[in-house]
Amino acid sequence: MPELPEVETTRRGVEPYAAGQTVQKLVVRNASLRWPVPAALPRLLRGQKIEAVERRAKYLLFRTPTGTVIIHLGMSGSLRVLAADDPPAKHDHIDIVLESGRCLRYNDPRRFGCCLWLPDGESHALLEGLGPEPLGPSFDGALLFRKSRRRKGPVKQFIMDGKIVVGVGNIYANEALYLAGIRPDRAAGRISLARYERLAMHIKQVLTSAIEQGGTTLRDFVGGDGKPGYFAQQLYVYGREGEPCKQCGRMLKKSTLGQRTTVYCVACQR
DNA sequence: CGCTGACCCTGACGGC
DNA sequence: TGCCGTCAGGGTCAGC
Repeated sequence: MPELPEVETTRRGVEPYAAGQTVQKLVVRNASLRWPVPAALPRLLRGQKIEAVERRAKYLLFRTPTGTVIIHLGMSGSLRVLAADDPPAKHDHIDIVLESGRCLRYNDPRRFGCCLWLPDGESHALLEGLGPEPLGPSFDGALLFRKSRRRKGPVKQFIMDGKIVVGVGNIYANEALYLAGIRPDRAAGRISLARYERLAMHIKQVLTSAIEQGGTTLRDFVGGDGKPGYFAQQLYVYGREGEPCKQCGRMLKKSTLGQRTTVYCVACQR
């Protein structure tokens, strides 16, 4: 489920229950995620106080005095707050059990996610070289324009490249390009500054509104079925191939770019 | 450096 | 009902 809005919604849902809590223990039922959960993690984490729950790109960061737990939800992961004695279900791979008697439970059917340890003061390859946050002040059209010069690849793959800007997943890349009126397969290096300013604005807008809508279903992260308000978002193109464009009525086209489904309107996007 | 495609894994869904 | 192919919101990595 996780695009950036879902990860941020998860962070906000989990933070009140985790921040300030001491970790009683870590239960690892299945360590084989994208990378193995470090065997030493339970020992390293026990007794540590979670000082803050942060997010960088789509990584959730649990800060403790001696290091940081890095969690990525991959394609199918979720993190929920449950009673520690709640019986685990299928694909419930990890529990971070807290002093409060609750736990943060990581579930991930496809196991594309990860749970890693970053010792205090060290850096991690996964977090190095990442582009700016899309909702931060340093992300704008000028940055996209500057970084795209000489690039021949499609603009959709360009804005989904975490070295350029983080957190723009397939759904919102499709949506932002539609709203900006830009064809997804246009060469990144052949788009004007003015159009990139429009695109950056729509990226910020679509992510912001998705996060706001996620906020309305925050309670789902606590004890519920863990399904955030994903499709509460009004989608213009994603998942609508073959249906009429909401602006001009033409049938939306589907193609594949970088092995990801791409949907667009041939009339409204140029 | 930029770009492409393979790959990691399970589950849902449609066609037959 | 079952089997099979296809597809899925993530990202890394090797190779050219």
